[in-house]
Amino acid sequence: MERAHTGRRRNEAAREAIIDAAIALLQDVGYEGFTIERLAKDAGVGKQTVYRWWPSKAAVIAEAVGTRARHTIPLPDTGTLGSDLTEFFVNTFRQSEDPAVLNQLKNMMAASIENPETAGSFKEFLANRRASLRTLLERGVERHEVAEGTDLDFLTDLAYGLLWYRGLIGHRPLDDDAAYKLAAALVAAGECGESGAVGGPGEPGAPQPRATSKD
Amino acid sequence: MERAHTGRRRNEAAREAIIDAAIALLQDVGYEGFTIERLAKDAGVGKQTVYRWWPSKAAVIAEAVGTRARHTIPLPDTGTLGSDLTEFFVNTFRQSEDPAVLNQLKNMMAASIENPETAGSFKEFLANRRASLRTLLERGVERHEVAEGTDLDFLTDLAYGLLWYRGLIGHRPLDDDAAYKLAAALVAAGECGESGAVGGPGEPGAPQPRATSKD
Amino acid sequence: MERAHTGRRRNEAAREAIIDAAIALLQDVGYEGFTIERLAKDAGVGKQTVYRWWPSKAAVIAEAVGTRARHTIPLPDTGTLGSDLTEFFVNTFRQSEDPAVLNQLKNMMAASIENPETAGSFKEFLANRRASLRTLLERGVERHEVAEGTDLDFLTDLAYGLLWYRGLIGHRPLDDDAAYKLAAALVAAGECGESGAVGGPGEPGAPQPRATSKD
Amino acid sequence: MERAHTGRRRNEAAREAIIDAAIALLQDVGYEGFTIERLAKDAGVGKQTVYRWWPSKAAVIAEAVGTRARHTIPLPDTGTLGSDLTEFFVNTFRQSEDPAVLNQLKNMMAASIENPETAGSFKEFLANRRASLRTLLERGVERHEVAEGTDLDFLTDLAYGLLWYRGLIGHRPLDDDAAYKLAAALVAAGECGESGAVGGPGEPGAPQPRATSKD
DNA sequence: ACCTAACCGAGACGGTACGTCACGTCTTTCG
DNA sequence: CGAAAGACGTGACGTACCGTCTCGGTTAGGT
Repeated sequence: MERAHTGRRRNEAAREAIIDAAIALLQDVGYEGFTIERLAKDAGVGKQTVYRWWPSKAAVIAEAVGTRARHTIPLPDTGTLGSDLTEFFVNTFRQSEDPAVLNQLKNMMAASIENPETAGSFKEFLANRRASLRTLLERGVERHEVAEGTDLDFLTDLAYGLLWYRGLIGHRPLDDDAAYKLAAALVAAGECGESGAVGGPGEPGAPQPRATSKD
Repeated sequence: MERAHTGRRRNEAAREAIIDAAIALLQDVGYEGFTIERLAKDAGVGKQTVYRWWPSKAAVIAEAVGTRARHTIPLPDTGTLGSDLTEFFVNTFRQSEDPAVLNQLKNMMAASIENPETAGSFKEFLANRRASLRTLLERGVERHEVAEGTDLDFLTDLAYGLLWYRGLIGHRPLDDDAAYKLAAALVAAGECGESGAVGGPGEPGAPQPRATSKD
Repeated sequence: MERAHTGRRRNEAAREAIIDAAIALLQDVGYEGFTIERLAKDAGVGKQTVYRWWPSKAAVIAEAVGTRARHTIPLPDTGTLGSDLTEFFVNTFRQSEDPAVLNQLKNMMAASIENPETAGSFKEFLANRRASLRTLLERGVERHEVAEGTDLDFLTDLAYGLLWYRGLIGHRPLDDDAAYKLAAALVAAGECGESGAVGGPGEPGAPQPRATSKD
Repeated sequence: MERAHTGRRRNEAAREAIIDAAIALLQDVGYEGFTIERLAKDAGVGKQTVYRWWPSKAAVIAEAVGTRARHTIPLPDTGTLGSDLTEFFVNTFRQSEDPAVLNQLKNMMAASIENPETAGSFKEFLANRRASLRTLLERGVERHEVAEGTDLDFLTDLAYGLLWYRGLIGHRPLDDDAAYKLAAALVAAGECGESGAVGGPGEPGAPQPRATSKD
């Protein structure tokens, strides 16, 4: 029979120091500059202690990202969809304009692209965010501010798509004006309910099976 | 007068071989696995020849990405905004579903995040894409299908936001249905013209200056 | 109190493998062809392990040469200076005629010229050799075969000078005949004791302070 | 003034500039630090111009060394061997104590060891020197100051051996005292004529065919 | 109150890729 | 058409991290 356990237990303080250092390091130097050696030094920890608990730098980052993901945002509840969305987007956008936060988000995205292992936690994190927004929209459906059968996932992706697209590229700001417009666009789309309609035009131009120019 | 130039001229064949190899390599192994040594070997070129002309791997990738950016897409012209957008998005989405293309786009994005040097070319490339879509919307304005004063840039970002958000995360497909819905949403948003309205609701919930929970 | 030492201890086997490989490599390819990369591969060691302990290729060679220097030669003791010297030189010359040994010695000399770091060990090695010969001569002084006050260092340099001059240039062999003559010359010089005399001829030709033609 | 350019004919000025630069460079940085690129820049010449006329760096150095070799030294002629030798050695030693000259000689030796191509010119140069000394000794034979049948080559090597041994190692100076002693030793060896005697002792200790300790 | 096994920090190990330098070859333009 | 300038493919340089492997020291069970 196996012995239950002997010897020293895992040092929780070390684990936390590593995760904290990982979060800070990812924010500072990005995924590329992130090295285990630097991480260990920053955390005041032996390199082996990192490798004892995580198989790769991607795994540490994944857990670090996952830790951030557990934070939740309080949802606004003003009574109308428009106000709820406006408040939600204004808050979200304002946070995303903080360079530290934005950097962190971008680096998490880069990590997720570079390494599928990391991607898991990141997708969870993102799903979390989407669920928050979806809750607001579902409330709108209940209040009949949004047409029954509207594709809420589509609207959610539309909203977070704008956030990420502007955040990643930085060609235009995520200011309050953008938040207002986004809220308005979602409300309009929900009212018309057009995003529940399956078909576009009867004749969508018979899109060719494949085009040569890539994008 | 100064002597114009002496010595052997830059070998254009080598330049092209490097750029071609860079495009292929970025697609294959991503930004992280991209090594100059491998690039040089693939291009059949000395490592020094790469370093002679580009200061870093980011710079090569930037030029490679920029080369891709010069490709243009033929714009649909069916007579109505709805059909134009539908055809445009269906084509675009179908291309983006090709794993090779998608991989390339994701890796370009990762490169752009990791290294600001790369970002320049990539942003140009993206601006190019946005300009195409904007052309369609401007035609809509001319035909009075879109309300005067509508923020076309916002609509463009909304559309490409959806594309990139789904492409990067992969949680939901970029299928024809999504294209139809996106086209419909843009048409609706343009008709109502709500995205031209500066102010949001009269009561935007008085968004707090700053919240503690991040994003 | 300070912690004495942490971390893995230096691998003595690696150290020896490197020194052995260095000796062999210096003999094979000379100082110029000696590369750290080749040394590491020959020793079955990472390049960094070489650089961790030695700052330069000269330093490794210096230690390798120094290792060789610790070998000692058994001195003959036949009872008379003439026989002692003869045996000593015959043995020494025969060894020096072995191409491998000669090559090693020449390359050590080249290394010592190229790099002062290397020179230290090499000079120790040579001093070692000279001390052996000096012992024989000192015995001769005790036996009154060599005049009191004779400059033994001068005689030693004369002997090793011949060895190295012929060895380095190779224009004439270091054969037994040369050994006999060298022994005889030293004995003669010792008997006459002329090398103890401080002054040269009364009229040393009034050597000019400096001549223009070099050497 | 600018170097003239002659068109199709080999530009002798370039050749000289290269050789001059090579001599200076060898003296400055030694054989190891000697690079063709640096040589070309110092000589104000294209790299190809070096390679057009010399196949390797060794060959340039060889020719540079050979150029130095053509210089001849005026031989003393005082009437007696002792004075001749004393003057010769005092002059020679004084020149060799000049650090620039010594450096040059040492680097030439290193070059000769590293590269057989270089060795040829260097040996010629050395043979030249030996011939000078031999002339003095031959005069001694004519004057019956040196025993008939003495091995003059042996004496020559003895003398230059001392010079090079001390010069290369630097453990003891090449001062006037050394010159006096060397002259005296040669005179003594010549008088006794022992270096013409073939045999050493009848029982040279029966030197073993091979000993284990190297050198 | 020991044992003793697992954890800890430190850091050496065999490797891979980095970005630089010089090699010897080649091509281009000027005089 | 020779010589300068300089780009080319190649390969060693010395450095930074990789992920693995000892080290001596520490600490929390089980006996």
